[in-house]
Amino acid sequence: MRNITLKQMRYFQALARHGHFGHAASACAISQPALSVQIRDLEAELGQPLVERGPRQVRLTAFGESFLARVTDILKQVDDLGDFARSARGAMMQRLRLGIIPTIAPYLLPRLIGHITAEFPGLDLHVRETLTPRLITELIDGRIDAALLALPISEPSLTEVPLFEESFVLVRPADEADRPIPDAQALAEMRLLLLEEGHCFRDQALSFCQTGRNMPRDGLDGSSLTTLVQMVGVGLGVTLIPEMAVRVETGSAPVSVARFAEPQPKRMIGMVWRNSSPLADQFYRISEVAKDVGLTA
Amino acid sequence: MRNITLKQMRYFQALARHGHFGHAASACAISQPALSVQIRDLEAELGQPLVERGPRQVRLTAFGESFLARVTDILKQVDDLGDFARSARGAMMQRLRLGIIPTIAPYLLPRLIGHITAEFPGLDLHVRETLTPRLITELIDGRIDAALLALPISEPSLTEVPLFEESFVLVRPADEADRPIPDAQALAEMRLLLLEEGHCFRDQALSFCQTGRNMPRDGLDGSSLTTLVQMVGVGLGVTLIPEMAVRVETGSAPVSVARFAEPQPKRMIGMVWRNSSPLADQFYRISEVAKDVGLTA
DNA sequence: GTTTCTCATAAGCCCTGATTATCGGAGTGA
DNA sequence: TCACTCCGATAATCAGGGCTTATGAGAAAC
Repeated sequence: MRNITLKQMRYFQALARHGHFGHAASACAISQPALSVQIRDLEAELGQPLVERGPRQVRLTAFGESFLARVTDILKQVDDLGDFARSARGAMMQRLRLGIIPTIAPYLLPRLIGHITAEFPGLDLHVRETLTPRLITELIDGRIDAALLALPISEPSLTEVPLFEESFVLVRPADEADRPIPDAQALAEMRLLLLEEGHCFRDQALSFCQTGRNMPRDGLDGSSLTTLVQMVGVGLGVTLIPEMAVRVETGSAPVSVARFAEPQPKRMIGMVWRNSSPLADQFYRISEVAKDVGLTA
Repeated sequence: MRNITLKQMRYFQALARHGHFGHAASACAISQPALSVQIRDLEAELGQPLVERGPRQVRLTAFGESFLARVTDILKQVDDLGDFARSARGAMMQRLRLGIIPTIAPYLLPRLIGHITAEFPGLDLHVRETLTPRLITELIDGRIDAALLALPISEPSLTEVPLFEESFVLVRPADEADRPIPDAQALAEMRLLLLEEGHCFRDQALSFCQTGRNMPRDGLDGSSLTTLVQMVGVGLGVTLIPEMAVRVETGSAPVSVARFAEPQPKRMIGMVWRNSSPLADQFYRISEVAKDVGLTA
């Protein structure tokens, strides 16, 4: 008692259409006995005849009629699978769940979205903005497909592609614009406002100041670069922000921007995804798009 | 490039459910390589990966997700086919297209319908009332499934089952009730009203009178037994009607009924169907029902 | 009676799809 | 760093399902 097969359904459909075993068989490009046997087996499986074998013609039984209706429906859906796969292959990536860290998202995303959807029309794009550790976890767990963040990640199961380097700039109160640009040493002694724990950008800024990550600091922590810049604007201290944030963040507060001398503090922006992701090719295309957007900022 | 098989769909469904090749394989009661190969072939057929093979778990791709939805739907319908066949097997006959000649239909059908639907609950019963030759044609063409008519038919492709014999009775004007009952010879010389050409009952009546079928007659032809009886009632002649029609037809006209001496004119009522009909068993049951109804008339 | 048409059956062959065995790669723990 | 483990892929092999051709059987047609 084996299961009904698609082959049997197709043969039966042909038989119903032609009303003749021989014709149906040649329509299926098989011999007549092959079709006869399959129909017989199908009827045995169903426990009742599908066709009435008359001497002059083959006619469907009432059961055969209703069975045919169902079979036709099923076969149509099965054939649709092929078309479905074919169309999906064209678009390939249907859904992209992209993670981005908060110190990139507001500055890169607005333009990036336009370019990505131009490159992948019809793409269902989901953006997840959170801190690097969580992005990594979600990436590994398969809850997101790729992420834009600061390299390196050094996670062996993830592929990382560097996109572009980005300098950090010093943000000071506007009335300090004339002062000389501090070096790392001098910066360490200033009142440096930083993002709260967890942001990779905080660590990167701290490492520039050659200050241990866990050293006690008397600075204030902000939850976003916007907050930090506004705090600078009211004279609470100075801060560092990435180059790409300058245009957005420094227009609405009395602050001045100063670039460091070499060696500048910087970070490498990159894209990561699972090594095992079958969408790697598409991710490379997206990384190119993101690189262009980042470089023309 | 062979077609997608149900087997592949089932394996894929199991793989999606378990997220693990080995577990899915044992759930399908096959070995892991067998499942791996089928999934690989399926992906090749579709032109894109269905699952992302990670080191720690197997995850569906976005395409795999939507493919799974379709596959699940199809498999459900396929499995329903089995249930469908099983339930259909219980009822067996779902539709009965029954042909009946006009000289039987009005007298047998009213009670017969009740008995048949009692025997086959839920049966979709269609009745076709027309002359024997057309019934035979429609039967052979498969437009009806069985017929109740007067035997013999002598059509080799049809199975005929005799149900019961039925005598013909003489219908005379009521004021002739006292006259002696004519024999066949005397009847031939009376003004005999008959059904129009094509009714087998006409031929049977004529053969009783030992009159050639094509012999010119000066009698009148009616299109139904009712018409004939009414014509007798107004003195236009005499007629023959089958026993089963007496109760229905003779109440509304001033006529008398007389039974012939042996050998009585009679006809054999029977049921016929195609030799090749798979419903033969059911037809035998129906013929028993019809016989009971006819005999208890 | 003979021929023809059509579906069922039989015998044989091939290929699909199964099996077991093994490999390779990645994570894991001493 | 080096076994050790887990998991999926691959290879070699085997069995059975499904195809083929050949033939049979029954009914219709001439």
